[in-house]
Amino acid sequence: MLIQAKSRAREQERARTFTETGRRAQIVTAAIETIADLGYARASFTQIAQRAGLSSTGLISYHFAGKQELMGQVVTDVYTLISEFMTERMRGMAGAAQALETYIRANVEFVADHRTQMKALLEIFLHGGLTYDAGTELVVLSPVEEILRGGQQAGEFRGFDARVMAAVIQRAIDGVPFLLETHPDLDLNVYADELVMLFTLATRESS
Amino acid sequence: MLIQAKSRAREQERARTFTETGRRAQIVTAAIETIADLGYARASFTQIAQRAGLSSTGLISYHFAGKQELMGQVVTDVYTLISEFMTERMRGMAGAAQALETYIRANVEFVADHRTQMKALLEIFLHGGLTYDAGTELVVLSPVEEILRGGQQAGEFRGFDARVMAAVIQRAIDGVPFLLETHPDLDLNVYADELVMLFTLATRESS
Amino acid sequence: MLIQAKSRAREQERARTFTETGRRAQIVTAAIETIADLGYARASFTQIAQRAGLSSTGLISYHFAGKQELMGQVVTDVYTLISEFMTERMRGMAGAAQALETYIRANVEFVADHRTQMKALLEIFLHGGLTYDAGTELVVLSPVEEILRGGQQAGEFRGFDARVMAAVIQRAIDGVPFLLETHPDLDLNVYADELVMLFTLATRESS
Amino acid sequence: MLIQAKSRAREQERARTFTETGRRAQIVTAAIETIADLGYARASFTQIAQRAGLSSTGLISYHFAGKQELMGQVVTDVYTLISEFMTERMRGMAGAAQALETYIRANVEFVADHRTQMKALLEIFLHGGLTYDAGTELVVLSPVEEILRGGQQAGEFRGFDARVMAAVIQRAIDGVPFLLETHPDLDLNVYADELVMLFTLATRESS
DNA sequence: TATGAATGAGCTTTCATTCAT
DNA sequence: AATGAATGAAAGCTCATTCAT
Repeated sequence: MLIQAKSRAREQERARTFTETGRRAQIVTAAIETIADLGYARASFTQIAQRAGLSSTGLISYHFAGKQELMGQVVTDVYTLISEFMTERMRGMAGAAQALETYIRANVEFVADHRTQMKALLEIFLHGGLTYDAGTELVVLSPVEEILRGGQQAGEFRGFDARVMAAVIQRAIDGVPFLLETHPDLDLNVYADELVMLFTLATRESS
Repeated sequence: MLIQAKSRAREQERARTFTETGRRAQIVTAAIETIADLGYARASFTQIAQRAGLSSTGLISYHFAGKQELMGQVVTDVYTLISEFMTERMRGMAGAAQALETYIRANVEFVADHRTQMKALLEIFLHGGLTYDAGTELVVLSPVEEILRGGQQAGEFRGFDARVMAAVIQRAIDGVPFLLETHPDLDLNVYADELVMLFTLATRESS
Repeated sequence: MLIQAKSRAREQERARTFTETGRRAQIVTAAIETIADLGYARASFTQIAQRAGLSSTGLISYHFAGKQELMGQVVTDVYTLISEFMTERMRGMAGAAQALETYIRANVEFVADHRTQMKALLEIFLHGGLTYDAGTELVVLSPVEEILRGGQQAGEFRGFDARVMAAVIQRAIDGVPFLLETHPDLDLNVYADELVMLFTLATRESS
Repeated sequence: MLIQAKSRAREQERARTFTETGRRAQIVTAAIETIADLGYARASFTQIAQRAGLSSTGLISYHFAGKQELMGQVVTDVYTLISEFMTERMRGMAGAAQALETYIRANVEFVADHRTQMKALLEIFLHGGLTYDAGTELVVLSPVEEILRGGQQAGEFRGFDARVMAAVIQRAIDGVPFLLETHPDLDLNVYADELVMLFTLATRESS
């Protein structure tokens, strides 16, 4: 169940003013940086306000119903970003194998280019600060399973469990930030190449 | 550098009493459950003490130099558990393919049977509360990379990047708790079967 | 090195609000009374907050970066008070003997009239909670040594060790609160007269 | 009023065994060092026990009724030490001027040679942890006033207020540790010489 | 729309003391 | 005579949130 929303933004389904939208975006951005930098636990309103150049933590409470709503907005924003990027890249894909390769390469690229956002997302996801609604999306959003099923129906892919395969692929991609932390020298093109080969071999219908 | 340990247990490299060992174990167990339940951030000494049935948080401070030492002990204990289990299961493995299959099945089984511990471990790992020493192990401990390299040298496996493949395999295994959270009905034997097939296809030398 | 100041008041070299200045003063006053009453060790934030009529110790932490900053402010405030008082009294002194007499009488008067502040100052000074900067002043502030050297150069005073003589004079003055504690009936005019005579005899050039 | 004494040592006016006496002395010594080193506030039973090589703070509680009794014993022990030293040095003094000089020199020497003890004494004295009984001694113990009165009656000294003069002399002596802290190079023979000259001039009957 | 002030609950940690053995 | 274990109060400090202006 959703918590009682008390923020200005949700009082009445009000339309948001231009200023308000800007402030919210500014706060969300600061929140992402703060969480990525200090971790969820130390990302207090004080820290976020400081990074955003706000004079008071009260301003955050003014624009968001609570810490939960702020974190939810962070998740939503990052998801939107990923979605738009991936939608663009996946446009006009024909075959399943090609789609899968494109998906992997694009997603690895995104994760590598948005480490701050991904770190923040992960921190929030793992700290349970999410309402059920927000949490669900994380799982649902992955369209890789659809690609896999499509490939199986088209006879391109073998008869694996699509849910399991999708999970493995997604985790391989989401692991990039961790890999980069321990191996900062890692060439991501190489990494993407390896993944493509790995999952091509793992999914293709053996002749 | 390691932090200064001030707990009764480490004042002087003292030997631990039977009682003390018991209490420490009890506290560590309660800590694991609490972290798994509430997340790292909300796993306060108060919560842990309550769950352990202790009269005061002071007792935790009495037995551990600080929150950091307690968390370190949680990590150590869980690692020991995994190590012993895996060592036992990996005994007498001959071929690389067989070793890999055994590794995957055993590790999935362990993770599935110790979800509480794995959740706690993950929470701690991701909250950066670890000393360097403890953190290192987390990376080092995975012997799957060795298996892979062995298989390549023996000509059993193809010429993939062993580091990347190892990371993907390990993340596929460590993802079990997350999968179980969203799909509690998942049959883990099926999951293990799928992984074995997936990585067999992905690693074998194509004839 | 100065400690990192984290209080609202020092976040960024901010200008202080009227309200904030007032609250800080109120807290400093309460701190002085509490320290004088209970001693440094028992002058906890809880005690100080109670005496100041504050709702929570959090308010002290809100206005001061920590106990150290609060104590430093107490020292600063009392020093300012002394300085202004003494500067006023020492204005237009000509001869060294006259200056010394005036210094002694004025300082005794001040110490007697500000026993609470002096007690607090002493407690803080002796508990080593001072930053180097604040601590230095304590030593530097005594201008009595200058008076003595001036008198020696002018031929008014004999050739004693000015540093030693200054220390003895200052300690004679600072001892007033202790004397008053054991001898509450002590007439401070008499005390000042005695000191003046004592140090006149001790410093004058014997003819 | 004295607090209820619960220590083994006071249960019944019992005679102390040899072992007990030794343990108490050992604890008192450790307490003195600890207080001098860390200050009263940080001189916890834990610290004292550690320095004394005791296995448990309980042992301190076992031998002393409480922290107050321990501190009282510290004061008593140091006082005894001073008394014995000064009594020895003051033996066979004839004239008041000679007695005063001897007193000053001996006391400065003692203070300089027992800085640890003097620091501890001061810390305790200023932290108000003393029962009235113990505190009184601190003031009473100074026999310098007697010397001064004797000198006045004998016509050796002028008609100053003996109480005031005694206080000034005593504070000049007790200030040695502070002086040494800021001026570690200070030659204490010079300091004693200066004091003797100073107070000779200040006390002698002017012809 | 934004700000500074305030609140009170919560945090980890240290402490003197008690007690069974 | 001594020990290790336990206790609970108190400490300084941070937090998200509320509120008057």
